[in-house]
Amino acid sequence: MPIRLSNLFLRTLREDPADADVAGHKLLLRAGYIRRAGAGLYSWLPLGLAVKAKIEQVIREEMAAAGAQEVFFPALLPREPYEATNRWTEYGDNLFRLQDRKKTDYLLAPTHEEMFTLMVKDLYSSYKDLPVCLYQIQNKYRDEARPRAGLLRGREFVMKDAYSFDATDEGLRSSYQAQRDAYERIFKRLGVDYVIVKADAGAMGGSASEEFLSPSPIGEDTFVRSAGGYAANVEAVATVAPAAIAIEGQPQAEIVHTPECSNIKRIVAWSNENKKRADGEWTAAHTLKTNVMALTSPEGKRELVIIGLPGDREVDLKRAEAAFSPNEVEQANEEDFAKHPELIKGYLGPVKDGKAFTGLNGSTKIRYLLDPRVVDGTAWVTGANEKDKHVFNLVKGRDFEGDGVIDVAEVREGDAAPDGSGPLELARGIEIGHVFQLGRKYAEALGLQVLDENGKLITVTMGSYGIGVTRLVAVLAEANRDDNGLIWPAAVSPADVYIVAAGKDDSIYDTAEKLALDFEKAGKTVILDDRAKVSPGVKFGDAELVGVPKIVIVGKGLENGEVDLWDRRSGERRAVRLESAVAELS
RNA sequence: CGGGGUGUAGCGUAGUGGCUAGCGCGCCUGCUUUGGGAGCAGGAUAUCGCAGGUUCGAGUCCUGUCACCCCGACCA
Repeated sequence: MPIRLSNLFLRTLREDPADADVAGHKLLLRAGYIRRAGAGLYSWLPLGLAVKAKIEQVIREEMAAAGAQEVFFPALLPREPYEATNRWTEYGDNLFRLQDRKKTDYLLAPTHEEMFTLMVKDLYSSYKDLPVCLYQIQNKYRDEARPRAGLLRGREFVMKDAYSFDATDEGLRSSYQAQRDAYERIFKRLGVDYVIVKADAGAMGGSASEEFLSPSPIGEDTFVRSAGGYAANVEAVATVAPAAIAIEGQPQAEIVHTPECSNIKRIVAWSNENKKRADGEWTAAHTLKTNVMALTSPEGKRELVIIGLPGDREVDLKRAEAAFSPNEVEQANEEDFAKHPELIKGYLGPVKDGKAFTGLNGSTKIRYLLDPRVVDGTAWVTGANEKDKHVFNLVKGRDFEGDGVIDVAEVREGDAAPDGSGPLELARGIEIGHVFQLGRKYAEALGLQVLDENGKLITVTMGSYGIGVTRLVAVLAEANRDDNGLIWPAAVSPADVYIVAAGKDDSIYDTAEKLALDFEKAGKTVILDDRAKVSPGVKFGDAELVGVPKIVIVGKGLENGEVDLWDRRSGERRAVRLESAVAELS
């Protein structure tokens, strides 16, 4: 049966809702696909549900083709498994927590690694049972501090999450590849533009991880790509370290009186005036910035760490957050400095009076980590840890060392790609999929072991693979629209054909009805605008707003035995014989 | 969590402390109209976010509170 607009639960809006500002989201509201129920919460109307179902269908087909089996877990989960993996704590405020009448703790699942792991542990105990890959399409809950842009970042959202279980590392790599391939097929079928970028594994733990990003100016993720094909999330970009420089023959470090030079800009200006260089101007890149950061562990323990990086770069907090995960990272505040009077703002550096100042072996005992650009033999201008004093020619490997390398400086347009494939450009994207090789973190925490062929217990290795289903609806709406409404790719359109009965005569409605049935006989799904007392202008406007890509107008052409085929995307209209309409659109 | 903003009918909105809270869209009834958001006539729908307070009188002023939107922080 065709979907008839005369009784479809739908009300299109002429004006943009005042609380929406992303174009695709406004259209989803105006065209009657979804309604806002609360911050980051959406109700689904018939048209929206149809699009969501189409996406889910494509995912199910490709999951089956990749050998994954569908299961379904509760969204409401007990606390215990999440305690075992420490995520009850690590997830922090983003977890929806609740209690039952007996005051027992529960959570609304943000993701399901624990439950899948326990399910496999429950049922399987031999290497012969592996590999196995399970998935579900289910509502997830995250108490986002700030839901954004409609379906793009909600507090309740639908995710397809899959988990693979293998006995060997090699098996994991192959399961991972199978899911990755399935993702490529899914996004191609859905007509979504995407790039695959190297990602940071973050709080999920594990090793290899890639994100599928759909390039879009409203995206929340910044990624980089090079002309040569390198692509990575900014959090995961590895800096190319320059070659070490010979230390022999470099001038001795020299402490200099530098009045009123408490920031990089001033010390650079002062140096250009008072310490001429033979090979050009001083720039911020010649200075070594000493950045004091504060880490807060999930248990609430606060620790300072000092990062040394070239003065022309800032610490990128997202990269720092990823590098120090699961700790939270922020700039050290006044209180931190008050507790450490030896840290003189504006004049910090790794060395004081010729002895290590920063670092676990320095007088401060504060961990000191260096940017990869600070290699042996590089000479720097930096603070001397006394007011109005800087030190010049401080050489890494001779005058100071770090406790390790940390790659958290901002990535810039034009930086070199780590694989040598050229300069990087920055772009924004929306994360629509994420594949992880989790490894044994969850299996170990929850005791998922099987017997191998020698009768010995081995720990299973896992992968986790997510697709944001409801987010895809937002991504598709955003990417497929014009000023008049949505324009769905055929694979996700709420119907294959949209028939407008435009006119007054009963014959028009009878013909439109019959045509709809003919389309259905040919295997097409149909939306039929059979509203008798609605003017043609309204019907055409709604047809454009709703966004089915193929529209048939049954109206005045009928006198000559013709109907109009209207391509929503190109706007082209052409008259064809009524009898050939079905064949034309097959 | 910090900054900015907004709450008046389903949607968009107007509303100097003063009469029965106004308009457009949408909705209902009737007649007319039907290839680009129709016309006429009649009608329904608002505890003005909530709670206090000031006042003879509060949508409007004050205090508190809640919700929502935007920017940032945050966000497998």
